[in-house]
Formats: sequence, structure tokens, C-alpha cells
Amino acid sequence: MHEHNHEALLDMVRNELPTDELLCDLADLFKVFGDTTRMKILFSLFESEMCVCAIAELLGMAQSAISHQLKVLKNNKLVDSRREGKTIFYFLADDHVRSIIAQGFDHLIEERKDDKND
Amino acid sequence: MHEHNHEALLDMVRNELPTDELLCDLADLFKVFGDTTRMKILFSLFESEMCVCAIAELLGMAQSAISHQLKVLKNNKLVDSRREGKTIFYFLADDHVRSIIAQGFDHLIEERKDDKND
DNA sequence: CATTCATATGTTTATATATTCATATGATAG
DNA sequence: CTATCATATGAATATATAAACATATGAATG
Repeated sequence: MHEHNHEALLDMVRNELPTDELLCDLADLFKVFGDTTRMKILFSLFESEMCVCAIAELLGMAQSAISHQLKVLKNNKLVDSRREGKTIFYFLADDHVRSIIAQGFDHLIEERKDDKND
Repeated sequence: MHEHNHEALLDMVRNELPTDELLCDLADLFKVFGDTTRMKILFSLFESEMCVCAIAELLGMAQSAISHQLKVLKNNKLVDSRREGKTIFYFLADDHVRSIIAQGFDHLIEERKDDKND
């Protein structure tokens, strides 16, 4: 195995790490953004609130698939919904969604800038 | 199936959506943050650059597992590495990592604030 | 240049999850 | 109160992927 010692460093880092639970919750949140379908739904809702069948039609997917994904988004408080007769409209829950995605976007852009310079 | 019409809305939204490729790349980026092990590695590197076996020891995982995850992080330009003799040190590639995670963190906090008010 | 240490990589397996299909719920209109 | 439209949900399946295991690479040291 490995021989060299780094206990001092490990002790220092260990003290600064958040709890496993928090790290897990954070990862779970980002996991929600880590799916193309959900990303498409979020970008769609940037433009306007929409009913389930409109999103399904927009993405060319089954209503059931969209419903399942909307549930994931709602459980994570990224979207919310309101009923109007038989129709249920979904909309973005808050502006964190935009800023989280914007940060990811920035990273993608810079990543590509770097690629050109290689 | 569904009857009500929303072609006008769909046309509008369709025009504003980024390309499938971009949406997919964005989702793929967030997917990298969507794993507890990788999240732990990133938080560890917030504190200090570290060699592979130090991270493995810190997380109580096999060296191979850490190596595989570091590769994912490096492919996505979230970390970078430098060699020093036999040892390879990994470190955060840039500050986007911090700000992306910080945004996710903020959302978690607010999510919990809301829960208390329910 | 052979050995050892640190890391990387290929393969396999187990688990998570996105989608589909079938069906249930829930609201409205007649 | 029955039929219909919009959505939700449960179960099954197919795919993605994290971790483990075995092994390969690559640098340093004697």
C-alpha cells in the first residue's frame, strides 16, 4: 500500500468537512440538475409557466415521463404548481434555479475557451 | 389524449431554448456534482491540494475508486493535478467550483427555512 | 535495470434511475 | 352521476454508473 504519512493534513481537512448528511443532500440536489429532460423542463419554465401536456408536447415525450420528472423537481422545491380547472400549471419556484444554472453555464463557457487555447 | 391547444406558447418557448447539445452538456456538468464521493473530494480540495492516497484515506475508500472519480472531475475541468516525484497532487481547477456549490448550498438552506414555516 | 511506491485503467457487478405501459385520481361539463 | 379530459402513480424494464478487484503504468531509488 501507500507509505507516506499525511495524518496532520487529514486531521485539518476532516475538521472542516461538512457532515455526511449535508454533503449527501447537496449531491442529491445537483443530481436533479443532472438530467437532460429536467434541464429542458427548467429552461422551458424560464420562459413561461406551462401545463404538463404542453411540456410533453414541447419535448416530444410521454405525459407520464414529464409528470414523473416534474415530481422530482417539485420534491426538490425547484418548481411549484397551481391548478386551474383540469389543468395544472408548473412554474419555477424561485430564482436560485436560474443562478445555479447560470453558474454551470459560465463554467461550460470557460471550459471551452480553455480548449481553444490548447 | 389532450385536447387544448398551446401551439403559440410552444413556438415562443421553442425559439428561446438552447440547443439539445448545450442542454445535454449542462446536465452532464451538474451530474458531476451529483455524487456524494465527488462532492466530498471537492470539499476536501477546498481546504488544500491533496494526493490520491490522502483523499482515499480521508474518505475511507479504495484508491482505485478515488482515482476513477478524480478522472471524472478532471475531464470536466473541475480539478487539475501536478506531479511531484511519485506523488500526484490534485487541486481545484478554478473558483467556479466554489460558486456553483455555494449556489446549491443557498438553495438547500432556503428549502429548509421554508420547511420550518410549513 | 530491477524493485517499490503511487497512481491509473480495464472489467465486472450491483445499484440507481429514466422511461414506458397500464391504471388511478380528480376536476368539470352535460 | 357519468363521461371525459388532464394529470398522477405504480410496476416493469432498460440503461447508466459507482465501487471493487485485478492489473498495468510510470517515476524514483539503490
